Amino acid sequence: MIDIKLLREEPDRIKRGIEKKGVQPELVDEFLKLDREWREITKKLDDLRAGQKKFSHSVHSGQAEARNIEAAKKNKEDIKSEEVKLEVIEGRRMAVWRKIPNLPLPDAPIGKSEKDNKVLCEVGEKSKFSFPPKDYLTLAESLGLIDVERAAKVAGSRFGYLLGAAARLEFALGQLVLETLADQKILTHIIKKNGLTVSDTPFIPVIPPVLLNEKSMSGMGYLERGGEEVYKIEKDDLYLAGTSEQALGPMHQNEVFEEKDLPRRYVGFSTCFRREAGSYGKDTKGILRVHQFDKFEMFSFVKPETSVHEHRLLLGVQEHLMQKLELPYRVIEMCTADLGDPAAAKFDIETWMPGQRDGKGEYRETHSASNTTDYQARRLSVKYRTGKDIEFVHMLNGTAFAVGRTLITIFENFQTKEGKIKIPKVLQKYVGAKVIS
RNA sequence: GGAGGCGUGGCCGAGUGGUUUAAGGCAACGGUUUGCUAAACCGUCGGCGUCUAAAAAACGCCACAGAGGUUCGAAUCCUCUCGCCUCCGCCA
Repeated sequence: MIDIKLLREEPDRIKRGIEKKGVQPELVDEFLKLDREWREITKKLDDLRAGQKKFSHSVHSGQAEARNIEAAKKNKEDIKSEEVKLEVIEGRRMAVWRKIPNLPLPDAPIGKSEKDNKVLCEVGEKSKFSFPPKDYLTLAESLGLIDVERAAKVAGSRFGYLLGAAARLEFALGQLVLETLADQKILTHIIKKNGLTVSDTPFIPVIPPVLLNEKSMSGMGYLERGGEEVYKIEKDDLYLAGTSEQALGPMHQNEVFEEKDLPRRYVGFSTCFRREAGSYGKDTKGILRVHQFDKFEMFSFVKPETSVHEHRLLLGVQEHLMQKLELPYRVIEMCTADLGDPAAAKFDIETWMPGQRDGKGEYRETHSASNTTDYQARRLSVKYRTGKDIEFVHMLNGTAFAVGRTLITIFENFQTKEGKIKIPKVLQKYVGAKVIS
């Protein structure tokens, strides 16, 4: 949610902001109208209640007369009818309020579609091969690493089995992430390298629930738009997590951090479930786009003034991990149109997949990092004590590894002429092998 | 799944229909005092509205897990829901 003070005092600024995201600015006027009505009724109701209270005190002190009780009863009915009115307006006001997306940060490139996203840098040489590189699925199937056909038999399309070294690699990636994010030396290095001024507080590993209630899901802003993407278990009124972010954010809902406890950083591991409702024709083969995959996800609760640097830290960690794996990638800064409701700024990492497009290769998204500023925090009421005051924290999230897609990039970039796959150096000790053959 | 118990502010904790208008304590923050620290003392310390250019102050309303209900008046009584704890059953 957007700060109501800003909405009331600087509606034009909000309008300009949400317009950049491609959202109708009239939403703000609609809200302000409802807000005025809401305030009017609130005032009326407060006055009625004050009268009732005063009267009941006079009963207690013995000053009331019998006939006045009748008047009080009447007053009570007035209160009730105002309460009903208020409830209606409040519901509408809240619904509109929640629909207003977060404002983009001033630095976010303005754009109309994903075409306007900005490539910030390309890192690492695109892999060169003396032979036509295969796509990951061909490689993986011939090596017995991925089985989508049997998965289709068991669960349907867009599922897969990870087998043998592929399964081992998943745990290897996990080890790499956990060791990296627990290591203050590495964090300090990343902070220095990127010229940041955030603390080197390690990330706390966490395995969150993957079934979430409605409050958590909507608090993170995943139901207003894009609700189609989410699996729901009707019988128990629970949702399947699409990313551990959805479980990590609400973890601290209705809580107040002490200032000294910030930043609070987590690295979550969870299975992610997505309906892929709108993507019928897209990426139908293999495991690039599936209903279920595992992901390591960074999540930070920080003081507002540090969130821009925290965002850079998350990106820095992502780049560090990719460089450790020696994978070629590029960093994209998302333009305003491509931010989504909760994000004020967002970076994606796209990794080079040389086997795609019949061996011509292409960059595909493997990571994403968003700064949602106080938008989710306000919805979930996650605050911190500044000393004198209580303020909303800023919340950020970023992929450490989406396992399936990372495996794809490893398979394609590290393939050999013989159709084997070399294991990235940093992972060899965890897998206990240098090559998959 | 069955039986019972519990749910009060950042935390602890009092309160079983009307000076509770949520006591008291801890933590935090500001100040006074002070070689420094500590202690002591004073103040601040949930949300919203009215007023205001804005803030402060003042005033009012709301908030005792949530939603309803009874009453002139509810943290307190009633109903339902949720969560947690204990015991039994089942179970990786």
